[in-house]
Amino acid sequence: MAKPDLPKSAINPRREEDFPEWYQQVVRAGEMAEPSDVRGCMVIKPWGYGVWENMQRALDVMFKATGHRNAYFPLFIPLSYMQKEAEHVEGFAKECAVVTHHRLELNAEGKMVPASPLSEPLVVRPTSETIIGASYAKWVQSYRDLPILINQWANVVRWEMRPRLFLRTTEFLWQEGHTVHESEAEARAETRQMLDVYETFARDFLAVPVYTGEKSESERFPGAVQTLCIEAMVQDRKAIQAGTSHFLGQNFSRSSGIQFQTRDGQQAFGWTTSWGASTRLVGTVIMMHGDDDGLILPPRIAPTHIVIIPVMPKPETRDAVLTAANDLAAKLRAINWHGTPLEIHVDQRDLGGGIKSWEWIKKGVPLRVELGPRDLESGQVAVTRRDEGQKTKRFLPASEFVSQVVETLEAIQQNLYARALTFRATHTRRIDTREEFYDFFTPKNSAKPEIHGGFALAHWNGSREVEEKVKADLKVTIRCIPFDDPLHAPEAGHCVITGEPSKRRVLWAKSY
RNA sequence: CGGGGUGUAGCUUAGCUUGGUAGAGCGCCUGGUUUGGGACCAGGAGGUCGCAGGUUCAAAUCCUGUCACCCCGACCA
Repeated sequence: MAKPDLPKSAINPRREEDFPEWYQQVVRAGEMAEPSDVRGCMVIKPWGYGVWENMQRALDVMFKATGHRNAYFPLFIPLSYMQKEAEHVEGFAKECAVVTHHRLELNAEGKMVPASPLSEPLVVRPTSETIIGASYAKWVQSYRDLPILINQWANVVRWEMRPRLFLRTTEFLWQEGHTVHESEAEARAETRQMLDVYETFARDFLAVPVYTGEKSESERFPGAVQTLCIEAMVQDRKAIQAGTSHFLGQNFSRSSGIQFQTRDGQQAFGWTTSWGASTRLVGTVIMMHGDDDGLILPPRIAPTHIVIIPVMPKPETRDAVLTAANDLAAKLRAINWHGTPLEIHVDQRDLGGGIKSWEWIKKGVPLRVELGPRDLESGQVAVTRRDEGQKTKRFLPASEFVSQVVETLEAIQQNLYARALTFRATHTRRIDTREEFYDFFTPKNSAKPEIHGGFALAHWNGSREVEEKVKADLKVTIRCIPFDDPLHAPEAGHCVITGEPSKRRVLWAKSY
């Protein structure tokens, strides 16, 4: 671009200017996904799907390591199954897609119309507790059949009003674990264990620090006894739920008839759990780490770790540069990182170096390496880290780069996590007065709200009324009641809204 | 589903008030010069102006209806 007013950042608008628009532009510029012709549904493009695949792989390993196996259950759920659990069906009724016919026929006007009504409508699964419960009821006879520890990778449909790429789409991809246990304690332990898996995954792979805790009753999964969650703060300081784990008690086993004979010969209902994480994680990563030049992918989930850009200014050096680039790629691919070979891409396209660089910047590739004729002579490469500023190119000997590349990737991963943790700490506040609470969550410019607020740790009297009032006034909700840990130990105080006694602080925020 | 807004090329849009052959930038294609952080020159392709109807000699422009999308509310991983 020859314009004198050339933007300094690759993404317009910048985050501070208009965060939602920035997000959409990043998704697009990074070729992660695009809206489809089907309202509310998205096309996940190869780069975005590659990120999801890496998330899947990592989570799958963790699920297997905790004794789970994968299976697959039907997309369609008979309406009568959904109705078995009263709270459950009530919670999901408004967002169910319903299949009522099974055949198309030409009508008199030559248009295809649904022809054969189903005897019983089928609901496209918004989640699978009921259909999986029906199978489990058949599989479980004795305590010897327990526990059942199964996960499925699937798509689900929730007919949402407001779609946002990756964050809230009508159809989305996820995994849902469904387990049955002999005892309440075992099921509760499972619920907590899987939440810990999500927390570890978020930290180690996504470089996302999360709050862990329990949902208040009003935010609980429909039909659950207890819902645990991980909540992250993204760069507009809103909270995003990145994973949930539910203790379902015996609610679903009663409604599905999951019964077994106990060790002492009694009939008992199983104790079930379910837990899930979705493609929303992709959106979380984008909003967590991206900057005004686009995506920044944590190395551990980046589809490509390193892109090598051969610089070929002259035809006579072209072959030598290409050969050197591919040799370097081969050396790097021979390196294993966390059990798999490094993913290296040599961008040989006949395009200007700047164009190529910017493309990979916007896609968030952790490391870019430029290799040109001058480097061949000096044995150097030019390396740029995506998590550092625009112009932080370093020249270093190729052999040194190769020998240190693993450390460098680890450093990027750590840096992203540390940065996110600092950001969250900066915008998390313990608040003890109603005035400060309202001030914290009220933008200065109500016409075009600036990025404001964050996480508030404040006391709560435990009532649903207070939650509803705060939500009505400020659009702020309790994201979680943090677990007991050294940082968030129970602490007596007074409800920030009513002044009534409170045993602990809870986490408040605006949320996605 | 309520309230507001917008539909013109792949994207961003001008033109609409005052009807008269649909323009630009970016992107794309071809050739050449280029290539170490968003290059340049020349040529080229691409638009039923969301859709349907109406008014008119004539509609992107005026009228009616309709659909889609966006923003705000109620719901959500």
